[in-house]
Amino acid sequence: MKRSAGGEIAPTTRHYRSVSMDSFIGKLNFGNESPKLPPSPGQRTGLVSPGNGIDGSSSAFSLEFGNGEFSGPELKKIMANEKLAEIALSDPKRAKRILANRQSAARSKERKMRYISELEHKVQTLQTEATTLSAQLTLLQRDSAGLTNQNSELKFRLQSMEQQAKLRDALNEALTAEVQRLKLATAELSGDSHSSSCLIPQHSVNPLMFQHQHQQPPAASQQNIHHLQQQHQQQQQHQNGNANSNSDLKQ
DNA sequence: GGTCAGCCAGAGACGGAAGC
DNA sequence: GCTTCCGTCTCTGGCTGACC
Repeated sequence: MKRSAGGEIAPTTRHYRSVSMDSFIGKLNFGNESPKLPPSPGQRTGLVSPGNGIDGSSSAFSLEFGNGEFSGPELKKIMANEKLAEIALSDPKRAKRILANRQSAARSKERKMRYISELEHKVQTLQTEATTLSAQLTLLQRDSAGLTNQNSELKFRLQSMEQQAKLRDALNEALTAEVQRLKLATAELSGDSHSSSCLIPQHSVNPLMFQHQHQQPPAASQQNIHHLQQQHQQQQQHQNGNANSNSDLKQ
């Protein structure tokens, strides 16, 4: 134990509840230079030295009680408690320490209460903030879901348009090839037999084969073109349908 | 049973005295 | 000047009796 020098003696009985100060010392006149001490079995002398209060809160005088010196407020407290008065007479230093400790305990407890109240206030603030943030999160999540839907729809439309463009290119290519072929055929029909036989010698060798070669591919290419045109129309119709449904959705 | 007030013990901070 | 020792003060947790 660190405070062995203090030499505190544990009291035989503890926890004396304070008597009402007003009822006990209310009749005492502290302006009087010779205040009367409370009736106590071990009471000895009380020496007053005015104008020497330590905290000087309520009265500006001090009193030598046994070996120690007490301020007015301290004296009030001592006189309010018979046991403390006894201690003050027998061991003034201990009485002084008890009083100081009592005050310190009160301060400590007050600080603790303030701290607790501060924490409670913080909890309330944080709870309010959490509620606000939760509401914001809900709104943002809703916005995010809407944008995701919109994004996938746009991607789908882009894909469809790309496919349509490919079909258009293929159709274009096929039509160009067909035009070319028709031009050649027209030239053959309107031109002289020499030039045509010279242009396509293998055809004259085998007319059946020629016929077969020149009639089958045009039919196939026309079918192909027809097919491409149908696909293209279907795509367009499909896209128009989507666009309409989108505009319907937006409306 | 909960709250309040008081006491005690332990720990840390601080200042003064003594020794080097 | 620095270190160590000692006494004092203050804070704080735990405990307890009184009171409502």
